[in-house]
Amino acid sequence: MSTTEGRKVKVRFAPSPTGDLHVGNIRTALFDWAYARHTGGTFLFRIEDTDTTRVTDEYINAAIDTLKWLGLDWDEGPEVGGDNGPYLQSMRLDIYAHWASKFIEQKDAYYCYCSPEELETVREAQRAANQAPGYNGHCRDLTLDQIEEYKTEGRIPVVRMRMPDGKTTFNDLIRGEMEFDHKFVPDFVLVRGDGSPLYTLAVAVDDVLMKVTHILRGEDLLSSTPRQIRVYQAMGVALEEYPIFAHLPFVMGADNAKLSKRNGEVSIAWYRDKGFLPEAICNYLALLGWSPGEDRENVTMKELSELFTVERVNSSPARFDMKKLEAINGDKIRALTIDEFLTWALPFLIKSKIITGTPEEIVLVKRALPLIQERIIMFSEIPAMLKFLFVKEVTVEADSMAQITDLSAKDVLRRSLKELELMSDWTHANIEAALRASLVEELGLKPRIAFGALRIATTGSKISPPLFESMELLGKAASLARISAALIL
RNA sequence: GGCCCCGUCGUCUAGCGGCCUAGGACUCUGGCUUCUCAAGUCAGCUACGAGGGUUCGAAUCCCUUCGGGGCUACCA
Repeated sequence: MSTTEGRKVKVRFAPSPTGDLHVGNIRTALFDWAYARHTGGTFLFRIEDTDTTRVTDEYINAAIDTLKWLGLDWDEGPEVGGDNGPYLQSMRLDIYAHWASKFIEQKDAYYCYCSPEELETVREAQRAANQAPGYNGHCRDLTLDQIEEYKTEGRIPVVRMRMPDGKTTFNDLIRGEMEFDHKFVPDFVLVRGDGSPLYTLAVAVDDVLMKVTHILRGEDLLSSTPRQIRVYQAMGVALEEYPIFAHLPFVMGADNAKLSKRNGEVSIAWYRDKGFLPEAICNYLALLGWSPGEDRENVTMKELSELFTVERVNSSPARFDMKKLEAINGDKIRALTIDEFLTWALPFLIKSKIITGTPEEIVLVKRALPLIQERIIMFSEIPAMLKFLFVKEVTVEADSMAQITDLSAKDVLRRSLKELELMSDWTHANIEAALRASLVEELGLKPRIAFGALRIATTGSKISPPLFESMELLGKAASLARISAALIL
């Protein structure tokens, strides 16, 4: 059918921000972006806000912000502009009105005076009769008299597209040759009673006017494709100019239900707060329905744009797996340089009020970061892990108390204190050597027992970054003070 | 109900007629390493939804069936 030859690729991401962008939206955006970048084409970003009751400015701004944060840069759209704007559908209402009236003139569309109640009655009857519910064509060919009558009754019409008999076929890049019989595609509404356009009208008009060549979107829109194609026809678009469709498989929740915005963890904002890297999110999402092959999984954004092809996109739905995302995030964090890690870590420490951000604090954080880099899977874990370095004194966790108050622990602490007080060169190597000699060799204690007590005394927890390095960072005075304090617990 | 899409380990996937007694990753289990927790490393568990064909040969092609999902709005 239609081809891309000779056409420069233009892909669009056109969400309807009725809430925070969720992982399903972003997976679509990511594939759109990757396809545009891979082909050297244009990535267009458009906001579909025709449903004014559900879309808010706040959500629109959040969507823009999320895309930017993820590194999905667009060539045309909000903030960057372009030759085919505006890119907010609410600013293009006159365009849709123009086309709607043109369709009426051409008899491709007609005014429908049926009330919602009447339509519902028809549908119920159809369902009862085991037929496909849908518009019955009541107003398709009204006489002038009938129209006058409806008008005097005060009825407000909608604009409805006339679906001719026949079939719509198109080649979906992911699903192959598709065919829809119009028997199952009833005449659909283009313009509401209040004059505002519906998705079906706006999306098709914009894709044509904005010269979109490829539409990669969720498979929930698959069955609405014939309606869009019908609008292309009415607009007089040549067959070879039709956008090419590719319907992406769903991203499902773990419970096998479709991911919804109601669950907190589907919102990208949530992942951002938790401390996931944008690149980890994109890498993981890329693997949902696509794979680079050759047993490869770890890809950067650049590699994704180089490797991505629609041919390698699956047609079957994928379940979202948090564990896998976490594993990838952990890998990406471990691959960070210390300076990069520091840049990401600082806001989390400041936000949780562990530090205020003084130069001294930052120096200490930077020294501590290598100790925890391989111990976290997300940045939000950092404050709890480094807190002991920035507090005056530690509070021993309840479940660790028993281990530090028993007699052998006291003995360990006393000996350690004595040993460490003499130390002049406070390095982790010296600390370790001295304590091993005294506690492990002389006392014959198992290392995990001996160092366990010290760990609790100095960090307040059974679990901490490596002990001797931690003590070095804490400093001699503070370390000794904490051990002394633990002695009198 | 009607129309449509989908079906390989628990999960994401590789596979596109012989390379498959099905490979990788995550998870899980066990070992090693080890000052805790991690990380690292080694090993293990576990899959072609089912039934018919086609073929010398099928996870790969065809049919049926079962299962999951979407659409069926003056939502997108």
